[in-house]
Parts: sequence; C-alpha cells; structure tokens
Amino acid sequence: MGPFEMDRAPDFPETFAGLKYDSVDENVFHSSEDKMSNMKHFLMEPKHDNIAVDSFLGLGMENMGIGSNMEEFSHGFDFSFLPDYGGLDYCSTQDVEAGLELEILDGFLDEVDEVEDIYASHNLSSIETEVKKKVSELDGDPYGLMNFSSETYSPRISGSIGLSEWSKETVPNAESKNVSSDKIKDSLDTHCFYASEDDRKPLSTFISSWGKRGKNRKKNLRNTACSRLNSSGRRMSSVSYDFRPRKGPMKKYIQTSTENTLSDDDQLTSSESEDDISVTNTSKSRSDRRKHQRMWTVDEVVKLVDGISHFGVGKWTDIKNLFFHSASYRTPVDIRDKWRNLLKASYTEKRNDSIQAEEKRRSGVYPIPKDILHRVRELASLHPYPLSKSLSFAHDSSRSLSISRKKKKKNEY
DNA sequence: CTTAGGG
DNA sequence: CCCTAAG
Repeated sequence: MGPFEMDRAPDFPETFAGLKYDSVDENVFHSSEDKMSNMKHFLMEPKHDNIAVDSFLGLGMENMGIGSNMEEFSHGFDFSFLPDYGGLDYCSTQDVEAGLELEILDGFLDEVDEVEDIYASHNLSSIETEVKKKVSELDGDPYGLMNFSSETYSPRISGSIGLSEWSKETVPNAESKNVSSDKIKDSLDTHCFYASEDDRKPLSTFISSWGKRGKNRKKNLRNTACSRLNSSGRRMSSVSYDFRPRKGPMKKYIQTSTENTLSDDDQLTSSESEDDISVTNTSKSRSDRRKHQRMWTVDEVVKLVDGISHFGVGKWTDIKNLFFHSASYRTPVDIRDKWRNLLKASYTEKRNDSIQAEEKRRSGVYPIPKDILHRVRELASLHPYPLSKSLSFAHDSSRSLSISRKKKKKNEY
C-alpha cells in the first residue's frame, strides 16, 4: 500500500474530527466512537437533516477549515481499494428500492473505476468546488432524473405507465430542488451502507467520484484519443494503461513519482492495467488498445430495454444520457452494440433452447432473463432495425449453419 | 458529433 | 469492443 501512507489511514477520523464543524448538526458527529465507524455513522445517520448533508457536500465546507487541513485530510484516506465493480454492482442490483437510488448509486460506483478519480482525491479544494457543482447539477438535472422512475424500477408503479406520463415525470419541475436534497441524503445513506460493507472502499472513493462527476461527461468518448493514438503509433509499455485520455494529475503523477507508480498501478487499475500490460509486453499488435470489457449486467440490459422502449431504436445518445448518464464507460455505440446482441440473443433463444442452455452453462455467464428477452423481441418487432434483415432468416432452419457460426462469434460485452 | 455497419 | 464512413 506504499505511496499513500497506509499507516496514516487510522489517523483519518481524528483528523476529520479535528476540523471545525460548528455549522454541522451536532448529532451527526457522535464525538466518541472509534475510527472509521465514526465516519460511517456520520454518513449513515438516518435521522440527520439536510443541513448536515449540505455541510458535508461543501456548502458548509468553508466553515470547516478544510483549507489548512486539506492535505492531511486527503492523506488520511486509504487508496488501496480495488475497483471491484462486480461486487458493488451486485449489491446495487439487489436494492431496487427506487430507480433514483440506483442511478445515483451507479454513478458513484461506476466512477470508482476511473483511475483519475483517485488522483482527483488528492486535491480537496477542487473536490470542494466540484462537489458544489455536482450538487447544483443534481438540483438542475436537465433530465429530471431526480424524479425519474420507470415501470421497471419503481415497484410502486405496478402497472405500465404511458409514455406521456413518463415524460411528464422526467420533466424538471419546481420541486426538483427539494427532492434532490432528500435524494442526495438518501443516496448518501444507501451508498455508505455499501461502503461499510466493504472496508476496501474508503470514503475517498466516493468523494473523489463526486468531484469528478459532471466535469467532462460526454467528452469522455474515446474517439479522438483513439485516432490520435493511431497516428502517433505506439506508446510506452510502462504506461500502457494510459491509452485512454487522462486528466492532468494522472500524467503528472506518473512522471514525478516513478517509484510509486508500479505498486499504485497494481492497486488502482487492477485487472484493467494488468491485462493491458501483459498484452503490451508480449505482442503490442494484438489487442493493443481495447477498452476493458465490462460485462453487461442484467440491470444495464433492463435499462437499455427501457431506454429503447421510451426513446425508440436509434436514439442511442438520448438513451445513454438518460439511462446511462452515470455509466461513463457505456458509449452510445456500446449501447447500440448491446442492443444488436440482444436482438440476436432474443432470436437465437427463440429458435433453440438446448444448445443455448449448454452454451451458457459453458460460458458461465448468467443468462439474460426470459422476460427481458421477450421485451427485446417486442421492441424489435415494434421498431424495425436494419439488422433484422440478417436476423430474419433465423426463423428458417435452412441457414442454421450460418446462425451457429454467428452465435459463436457473439460475445456478451 | 451521431449513426449505421462491418470487423 | 474497435474502426470507418456518411449525414
């Protein structure tokens, strides 16, 4: 855990407690208690009012003397966590209380994987401003996500709601500010519950995530970076994971502290960097640059289906913005590709069951729930998709050979 | 930049 | 998931 002074981690609660928090509600900080539980309690406190949250989110930050203690504050965090997205996602999928919490939570969790986020956590001042920005962003959510609820996510709405009603719900309104305050608090609670579940994921993870959010959302598409890399040729293997555009702090950090980069790299980028490095060392021509493949969770598939049912096929940017707003790694193209695969899957499943079941058993990938596949098929018939041309023959048995070949090529991205 | 298609 | 072409 070298570079970030793990030994200092235990100091964190004291450090934080040492800050002036006069403006913060008293019962938020149970002054006694031990170490992290103190902090967790602060965030998990179910009864705390919005003042506490606002203070924490930076609205009261300037009163906390953060400026002078900033360095110590950030160093108190434990950066040794690994972006265990799968586990977290599992948790999030279990809690489908409301679509909002899911969305927000997703946002927090997704960007845990963003390496730059970790480095961002070194700069609390920027976080402070960014968090403020984030709060305002939430308040003024252009899509009214705070009020969003689809029939899939909201158990309260048992029946299917019409599109008109749905869009009405998503339209920003005057109450959105009030709602968002509560929602932020709720998401805080929810999120911190997960944080407490796994000690490897310290608060810095989420705090830094907040700081990053809303900065360069749509610009995060890798198109330009990829083409630039093509022209430039190759990259150093030591920074092989840096094929994606990074923020300033990242680059700077690599250059300055070389000795720490290695151990840090292992911790922060986990399988992603590991994969890239191993590949680069051997044959850099192979999958030189390939975004780390994230498995599509059933949750995401549901979101995709919802998005298509609401926007229609082809509006992938809209779908991305609304349903995958928090998932920075799902580009509109990714979403479209997934839909393509879903279509294929829906038809292939309809065609044959035994072969498919076997294949799934072998791949060990959880199958897409049948109801989802049904929805996919419905949408497919509803919205014509060019690919349906090549899928149409899925009904005849004459071209079964070609189909099986395609099935083999199919990857569950 | 966003989509559609093919790799 | 990547890459490219076309609008």
